[in-house]
Amino acid sequence: MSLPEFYDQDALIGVLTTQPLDRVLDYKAPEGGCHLGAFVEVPLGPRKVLGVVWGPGQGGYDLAKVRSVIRVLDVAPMREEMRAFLTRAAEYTLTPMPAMLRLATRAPGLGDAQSMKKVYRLGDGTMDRMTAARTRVLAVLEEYGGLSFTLGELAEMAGVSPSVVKGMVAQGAVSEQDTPRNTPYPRLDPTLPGLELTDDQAEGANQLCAGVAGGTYGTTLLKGVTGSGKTEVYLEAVAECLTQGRQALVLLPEIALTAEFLTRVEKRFGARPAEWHSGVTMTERRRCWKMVGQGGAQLVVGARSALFLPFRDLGLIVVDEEHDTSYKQEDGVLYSARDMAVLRATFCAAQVVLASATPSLESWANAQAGKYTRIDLTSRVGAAEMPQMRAIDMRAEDLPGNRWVSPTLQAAITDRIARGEQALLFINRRGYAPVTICRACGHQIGCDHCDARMVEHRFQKRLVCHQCGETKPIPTTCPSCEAEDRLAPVGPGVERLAEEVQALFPEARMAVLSSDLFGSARALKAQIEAIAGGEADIIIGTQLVAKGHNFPLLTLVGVIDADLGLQGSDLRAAERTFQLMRQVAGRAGRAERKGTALLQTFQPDHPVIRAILSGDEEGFWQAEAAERQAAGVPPYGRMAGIVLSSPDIQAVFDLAGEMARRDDPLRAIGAQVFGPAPAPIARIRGRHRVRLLVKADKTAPLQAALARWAAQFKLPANLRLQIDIDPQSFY
DNA sequence: AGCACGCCGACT
DNA sequence: GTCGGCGTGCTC
Repeated sequence: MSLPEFYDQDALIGVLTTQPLDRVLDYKAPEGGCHLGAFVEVPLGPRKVLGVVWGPGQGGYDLAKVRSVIRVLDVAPMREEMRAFLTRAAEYTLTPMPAMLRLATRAPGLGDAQSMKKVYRLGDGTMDRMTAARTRVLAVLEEYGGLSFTLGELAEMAGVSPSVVKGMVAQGAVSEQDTPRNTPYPRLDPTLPGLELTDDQAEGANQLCAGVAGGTYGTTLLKGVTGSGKTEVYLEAVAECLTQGRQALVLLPEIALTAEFLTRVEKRFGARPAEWHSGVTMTERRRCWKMVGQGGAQLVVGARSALFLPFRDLGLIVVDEEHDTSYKQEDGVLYSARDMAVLRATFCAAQVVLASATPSLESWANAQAGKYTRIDLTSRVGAAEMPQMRAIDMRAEDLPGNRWVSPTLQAAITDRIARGEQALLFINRRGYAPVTICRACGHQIGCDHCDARMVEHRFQKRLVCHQCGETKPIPTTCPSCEAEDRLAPVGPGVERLAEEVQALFPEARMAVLSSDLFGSARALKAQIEAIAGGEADIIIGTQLVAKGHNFPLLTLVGVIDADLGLQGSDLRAAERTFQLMRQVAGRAGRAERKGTALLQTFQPDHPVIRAILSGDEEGFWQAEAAERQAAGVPPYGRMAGIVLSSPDIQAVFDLAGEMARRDDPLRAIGAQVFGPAPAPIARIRGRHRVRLLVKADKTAPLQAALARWAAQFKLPANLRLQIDIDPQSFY
């Protein structure tokens, strides 16, 4: 392997900065020169900013104005493959390069000199006299051999005050040393034995390992029903990757899942891996970023942004729950972590494992087309089987208004409680009631800044806007007609369902799991563990419960409103509902007991509901794929969403109209523009939003055409234009 | 992104 | 007469 290109002092070089200037700026190489890819600090106007040496200078800028790089930062230079990845990702998502670089440098204090901390270990001096406290300190140090501790750690473990340790340092019995604060993560041992694998699992694991051992790019869709042990299978691939001496990355869709996963990794490999997500402290983030670059971290477990860490030799990326919609979201940059994982892997000869019980149609289609390998884990571990699924036809149930638990479902719950088993009721709506309406005038309370209705959260005693987070107290008079005490909650939320269930089963122990009811991931984890241990009879939850938590005593899942996701004309509505219902249903009967899933629906004959009940996944996908193919929509066609937003409603509609008319660059590639139409939420935080939709052939050069098209228009001040390639939802 | 420069309304 | 509103433009 050759060293990256070197630029001598004062050579003209191009530096990409994190400032939103859409081009590389020329600088003079610093004293001592610098390598291509070096992280540098450069002067920009009155400020100093972070940048990366991106290549030779362009020239063409007044040489007298070219300034020198201030210094080269003490971090591993950005590798060629990382630069290529960022460039391609920027092209694909139509993101300016500086924004891409910001994603890749999301660690605080990158430029800081290596900070030091004091650590304590066994010294060789002797002490004037022994005390009980001193004996305990020595015992701890001896027990852990050569390991060293911080002052606080050592004092706590020995049960002494820090001054005892300090006293021992003074006499040389304990030695005090400075050590870099960013220390490597403990080594993971891939040779430790994993869990016993079933034949099914072992075969899948072998296939994945063979791919990893090959040392080339490849993507595998690992499809396994809930409870089939997907995690154990891909951990074997991680083990193989570590054995090869390469790094691995496991992406999880939700922070709440990491704690449980880290424990699993620790059991499997004997130590905890590096962790990267928004809940990690600044110091830990910096450590992770630096260690990943130096090879001091073998495995990273994290959120989607971990894809932009400076891995030295990434050999495997696992995207767990790959169908999860939270992989596609705005971190300022709109990207799909699933697609970016595949892209990154192509640049570093890594394997990608997309794991899911209910894959996205995109991944299913890629496997069908032979682009991905597909591994199916068909049997559940132990005696567990997929739950029996039945519809409860709500048209035939005699249910009064403001009640949501049908008599049939109620009877089933009674039955489980009598047997000492657990029941889970799923409702995909946070809060108490989604709508608050005035019985006098029909007014619905909306958010002042968004075109969205405010959701009553009785637990917080406030109305909350789920778009912008704005809250206000629950009023007693109607803001429209000023009638007193005529406001009424309409429709169910998780809190209201809990109220109903408590009334129906006053003796039962009930647990409510909703993301907004927990202050921290730790509190949530504790609650989940308590439930798994049997400390609840009835669990009531939102989307949160669909995601991978394991409740051994659970044998009944009741879906309160299976029709909810089917409304609206969203292209992926059917797919989403299908995935969510199967995920939720998969929570039942994971251990030795047989599970049942009951779906309350007003449309038991809807094709999606029927597909869920029959369990004919391939049939569902084939039908869904055929429909998408006929309509020329993803994954068989390409789409882009364009959202214009501004506080000035006239300005957005004017520009959107003009953009729809002047569509020559798009027509040139055979693409069509739809709209403008008000965006699904026409106003958010006081900004009016208008949406255009562009649809093109699968093979059309969409990004280039969009760029040419958008460049034709001058944006008025305060108007933002956002292009979303492969949007996940559109109405 | 910042931060300057620059052209029009209410103040000592 | 000036202080300051934030609209437009520049940063190697």
